[in-house]
Amino acid sequence: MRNPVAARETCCPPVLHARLGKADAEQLAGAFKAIADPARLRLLSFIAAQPAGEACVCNLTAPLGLRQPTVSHHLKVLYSARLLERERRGTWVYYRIVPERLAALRAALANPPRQRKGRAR
Amino acid sequence: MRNPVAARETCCPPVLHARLGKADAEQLAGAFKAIADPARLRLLSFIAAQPAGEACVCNLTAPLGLRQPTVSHHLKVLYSARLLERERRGTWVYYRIVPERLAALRAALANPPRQRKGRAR
DNA sequence: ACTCTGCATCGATATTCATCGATATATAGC
DNA sequence: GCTATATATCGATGAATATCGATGCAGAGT
Repeated sequence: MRNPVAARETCCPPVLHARLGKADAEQLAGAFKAIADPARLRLLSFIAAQPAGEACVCNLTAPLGLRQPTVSHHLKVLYSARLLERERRGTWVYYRIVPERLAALRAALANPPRQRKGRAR
Repeated sequence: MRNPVAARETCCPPVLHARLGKADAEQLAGAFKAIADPARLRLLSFIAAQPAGEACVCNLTAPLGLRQPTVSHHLKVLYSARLLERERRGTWVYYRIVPERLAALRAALANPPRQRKGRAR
């Protein structure tokens, strides 16, 4: 993960390390948009709280207090942002968190490499 | 920062540690909404790239390619989310990043405390 | 007081998006 | 094939938001 190219492939350049280009900024913003919603944050939280670390849609509508199409929509957003992976088993579709992806978003918010104090001017 | 109460005061409960309540989710989502925009990510990036770690509005409009009211609007959003602090010096207003706040958002995306493997059922 | 300059606010507009009911699709069982 | 259930998609609607021009406000200098 300290290989910058690998970091790029996982997600996106860090915000505070260098001036962000327009394209990079849009891609990163898209990733953060995916988690910048209370319903989707709760979805991530509820899935992570499952004993098996996964949940089907039917397990998520009631605790969220949202209708099934709405939950499916949010899951799709998270899935499209690669924050969730899905697996169909029978009639059900199970969603799991992709921890590496969350780690990548975390890394994008890392502090600048050299703290600008003293001679760093 | 390992004091949970202090963590709450800084920002918000971690997403993957326990089921997120509605109010907590909305607050966290609000914080992420602030950085879920390409213009605002670039603002953070550009301010961090300044030698002194601060920038006035006039230094930011040209590189962003946005008009001054738009830049002021985005800065206000970041300031309201406590990601930036401002200081007036003469006619200019300088914005600086609040690193603790970014750290708090990073912490909110931390991995679950105990990995759910084996007996954790 | 007047002017100039930097920044904030206002009002308008176009776009995005969250939510839902209705409907389509897919799988399982008969 | 038919039926039932779980999920996805569609279409509509109302709310949020990004952007801008016009304008207001504050500080500096004359």
